[in-house]
Amino acid sequence: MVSSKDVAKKAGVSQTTVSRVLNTPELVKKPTVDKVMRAIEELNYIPNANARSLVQNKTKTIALLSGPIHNPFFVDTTTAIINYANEKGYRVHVQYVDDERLQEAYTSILENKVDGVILSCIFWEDPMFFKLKQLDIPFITYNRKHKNNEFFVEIDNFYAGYLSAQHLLELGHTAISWVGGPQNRSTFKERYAGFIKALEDYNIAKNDDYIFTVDTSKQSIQDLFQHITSLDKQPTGICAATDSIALHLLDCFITKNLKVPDDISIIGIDNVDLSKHGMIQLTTVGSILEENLGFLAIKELFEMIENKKNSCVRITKPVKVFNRRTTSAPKQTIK
Amino acid sequence: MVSSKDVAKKAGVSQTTVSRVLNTPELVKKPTVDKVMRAIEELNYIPNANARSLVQNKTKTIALLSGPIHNPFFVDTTTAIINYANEKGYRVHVQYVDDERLQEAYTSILENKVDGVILSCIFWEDPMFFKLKQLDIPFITYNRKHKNNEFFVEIDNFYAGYLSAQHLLELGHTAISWVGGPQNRSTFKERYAGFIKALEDYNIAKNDDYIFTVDTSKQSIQDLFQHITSLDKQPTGICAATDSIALHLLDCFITKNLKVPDDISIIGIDNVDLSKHGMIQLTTVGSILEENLGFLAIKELFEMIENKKNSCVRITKPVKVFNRRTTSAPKQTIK
DNA sequence: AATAAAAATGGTTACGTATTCATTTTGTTG
DNA sequence: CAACAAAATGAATACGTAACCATTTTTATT
Repeated sequence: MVSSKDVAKKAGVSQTTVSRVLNTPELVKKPTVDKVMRAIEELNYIPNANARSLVQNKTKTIALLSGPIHNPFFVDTTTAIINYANEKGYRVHVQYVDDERLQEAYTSILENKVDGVILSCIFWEDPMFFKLKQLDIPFITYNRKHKNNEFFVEIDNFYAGYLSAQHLLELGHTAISWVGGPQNRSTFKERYAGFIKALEDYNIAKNDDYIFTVDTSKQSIQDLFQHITSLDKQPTGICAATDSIALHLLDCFITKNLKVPDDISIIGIDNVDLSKHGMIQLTTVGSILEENLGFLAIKELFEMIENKKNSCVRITKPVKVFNRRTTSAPKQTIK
Repeated sequence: MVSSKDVAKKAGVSQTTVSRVLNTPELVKKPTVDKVMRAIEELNYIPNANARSLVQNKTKTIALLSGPIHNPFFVDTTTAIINYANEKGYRVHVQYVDDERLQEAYTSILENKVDGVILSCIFWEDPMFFKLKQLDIPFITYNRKHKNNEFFVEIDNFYAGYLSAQHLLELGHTAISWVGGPQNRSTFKERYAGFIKALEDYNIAKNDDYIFTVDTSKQSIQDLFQHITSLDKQPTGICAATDSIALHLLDCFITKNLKVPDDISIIGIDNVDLSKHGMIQLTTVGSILEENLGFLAIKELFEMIENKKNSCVRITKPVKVFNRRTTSAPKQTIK
């Protein structure tokens, strides 16, 4: 590998000067710059970012631990995050984490000495939260948050769950199902709590036969679909904890020639881009503002990285219902 | 920052021994291992991957330069690629490249001394191809290929374009539009050529008023939609060069209350996962096999990285039509 | 022309690790 | 218990860069 020393020798200058030509050329005389640049060209020299990181103790890299992009929410956020970071001249280590490989992902970001971490995969109780804090690594969570209630950007999950249920309740549904995910994630936990609160406010008894938990995989949602359609008394409406779940369910119902919303109403949460598609038109709950959570989060992260801002970030965005075409009043005749 | 030297001091051993405990513990006596591990715990020591990379001259990192994931094709491939690499113990630098930032992305991967590169963003004539070859960095392109016809995994783009046109021709369409992208990408170039060949074979005169090029952005597709619907004599069918384009067009038509396929037929190419969704059911052309291109490519890349395989990879997958619900015979009465 | 100030360049070192080679310790065998 | 092999450990070095401090060269000022 050709190093800056090789360039120095070729150009007849010191390695220090080569370094200066690349980093602070204004401190080097024009002819010297030219000489060095010529040597760089001839030798096809490429600086080694690892070596630079070692001495500078910064990597110009951030780590993104995202949920899987078969969930369109993470498609929207990933794009926003990477583009913003790249504009700032940073590279992004992306990992789409599932639960099994979470620990490896955590280890990897610690060993690679990234300048900042942005993650959506944090659990309600997650030791990594304290690790990052202790090591003084700038970080922020988006979508989910840690129970410590610090360094996060989220939507108002409780109210989103509430609005989701309320929407169906106001349409006249009483047999309403909840399809959520594991409660060790703040999103599922709080959205569910909001859903339950709405039922209470409307004096609808909570029916445990209608409360479901999936692991958010396509398979588990298909299994659930089988179960729901085999029930004696089926729900007339489904509150899905995420658009991703809602979209999968939608696919199941439609594929089995059931009509949405005629046979069943479905409402999601997140208002992902895909839900707006003319062929989909998913009714959902999402942030009032256009900017997605990933974008808000990465901006905050860079505040912390570049401006050493350390006032704690706690952002919760208000939400509203986006009324589209997958919900309606229930059929009069309930089987 | 706490280093292995600090651990060594604390444990009362040499730095060499600390290194051995972490990398080849079988060469170290049990009590020594324990001593060192205890020191590591107490000091919260985390190895520095950059320093390791520097001395070992490998980074356990690959770079993925992907097309943007607002194109669902790259959602499917990105997931496959990252998961496979992570399983192999590699990290992935992901960049979703647009044309402006391509050069920065290239620079970044060269300076960071990644162990391999997988990219979909290469141009038909792209100097980076030779740069990577010259530097002896293992690399592979998927989706697109370079004109040198080496190190790629693709679908049979020419035949895909051909089948796409043939599908509409066989349905009886004669006023068929092509919506493609810039010709400096092998995919657009060859799919278009196939499309043209089909027209010839069916003795349909090529009509330049029906041949369109977009930059694949949502905006440019909306603009094109405006143009198409304002034509005196509108096409009855559209061959979109990618599913991504097809899906955007679909959105435009549906949103304006036009019926697909009753008012217009649309066929894509790529057979992305989303096209199978019950609410979408996009007719498209895609690989006969289930495995996506990203997965095939990353497997090949690891062959090159780990087994020093250097026989040149040239993979072209056969394609077929996936006949779904966005195409039909044209209406009898053509405006 | 003398002097001071500023600009340009170079020598040396540190970053944190793995590796190479040398040395010490332990274990084995007769 | 000697002799030797094997196992365990350590000292020194290299990786490629930026930064610090020292030195030389140039420019400006009188």
